[in-house]
Amino acid sequence: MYGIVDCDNCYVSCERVFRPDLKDKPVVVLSNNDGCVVARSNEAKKMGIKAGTPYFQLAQQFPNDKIAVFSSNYELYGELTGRVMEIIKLEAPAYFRYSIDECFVYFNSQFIIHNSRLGEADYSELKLWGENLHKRIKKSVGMPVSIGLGPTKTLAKLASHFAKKYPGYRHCCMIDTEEKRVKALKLYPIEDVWGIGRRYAAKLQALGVQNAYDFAQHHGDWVKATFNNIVIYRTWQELNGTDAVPNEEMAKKKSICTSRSFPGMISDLDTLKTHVSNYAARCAEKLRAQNTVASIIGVFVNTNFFREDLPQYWNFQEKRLIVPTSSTIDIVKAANEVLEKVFIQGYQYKKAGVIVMGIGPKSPVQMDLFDYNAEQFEKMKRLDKVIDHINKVNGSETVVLGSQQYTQKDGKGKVAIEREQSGACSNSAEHKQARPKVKAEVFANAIKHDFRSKNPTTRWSDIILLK
DNA sequence: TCTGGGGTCCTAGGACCC
DNA sequence: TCTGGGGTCCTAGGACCC
Repeated sequence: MYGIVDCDNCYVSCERVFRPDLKDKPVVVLSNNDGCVVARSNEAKKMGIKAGTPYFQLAQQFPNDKIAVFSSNYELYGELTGRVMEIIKLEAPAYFRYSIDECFVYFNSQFIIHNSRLGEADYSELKLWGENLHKRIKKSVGMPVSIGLGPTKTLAKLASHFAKKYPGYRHCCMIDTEEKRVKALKLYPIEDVWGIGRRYAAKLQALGVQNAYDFAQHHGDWVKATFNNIVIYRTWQELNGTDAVPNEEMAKKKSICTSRSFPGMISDLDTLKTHVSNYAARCAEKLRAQNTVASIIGVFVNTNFFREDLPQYWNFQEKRLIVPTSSTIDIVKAANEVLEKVFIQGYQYKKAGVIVMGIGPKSPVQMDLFDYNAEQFEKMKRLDKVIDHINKVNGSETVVLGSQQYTQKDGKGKVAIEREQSGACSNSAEHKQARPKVKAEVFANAIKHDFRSKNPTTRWSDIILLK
């Protein structure tokens, strides 16, 4: 049996942990730069607010006192969902974190028998396990979760939707009999099935498939012939109760991307370099956090595709490194080199990003035979470690390279800034203040200050080598 | 004026090798 | 006239997920 534990309206629920007064009120959370809606409370959904609605449209449609709007605060969401995962870890025999707000749980028959009163496989005890898990997480983190249980991951996902929809399930729905499976499939629209996206749903509907049951009833050969696609065939198998989606044990990412849209548009290379340096530094941190190194550093830039009146440009290029690295300095340097190649003067850029690929384990690292300075290598490694520690304790971007001089504050959403200025409670500020401040911040600021007037990258490495 | 960010997997076809 | 067969690696594109 599989379980899926899914945080209800995750980002909204995180905000509500610090704002209990917003319970039962319409709440939405916006994307970066307050671009569009990424999370909605049930009340907001009922008002007809769709995911992805641009904020300016929302503001026109609903006055501010009708709906609570938050800029996103990913640090907070990461922290709270991390606590949810810690509890799952304690309660479940095996688990896999599937996304920021979802976690698969695997049960073997031993676990089920061990937890049953009768000393034999008894699924009703599993249902109780789910209900208790919900209570426990709600009580200690304040996060409401829904739990779906089923013989395959796809059926567990399906069950979790029913757990959310009908309070009678007490936040945990289980598909454990053929009768329940058929009933659930018949009630389930095909476009909501896990693994069936917009494209496939449209094709299936054109072929007369309205719900999951219609799809499952088709013959496997028909599915193969119609789609010639192993992924959708697995989904079909799973709906019919056959475990087919491989378990994802590997938690390490195969590529890492950091990208942002800019609040305005950027046309000069230097400003672009500042942003790209930041994204590159973030990628390096992510690499180090999972103990890996990368050998390919890619950079993309694009103009604003919504501005049909302006000339459009998009490009992506990459650089291959001889020695894979997770060093901030190396990756920032490579990213800036690639940026020079993709950048063309005369366009107004709206977005840029850094993607690192060719990811492998940190050691043993293949050394460049001709260009290897062991002493410097060790120094860089120690430096990155210190930076990660400082940034972890003080919030990210306390210490930055000279070339990445913008800070999180500059990029903070308009809504968050307005809220702070008006003196309204801002949980993002509170959250950060709750962290211990260390002297390192002073050190970091001093370094940042020192760089302002000089060539940042060169100066930074000078300092490392002196220390 | 305003339109997110970060991933995965699969497949077909070409380059290249012996 | 007629032009092997088998393998690997890489890339681009298309689909999906949250």
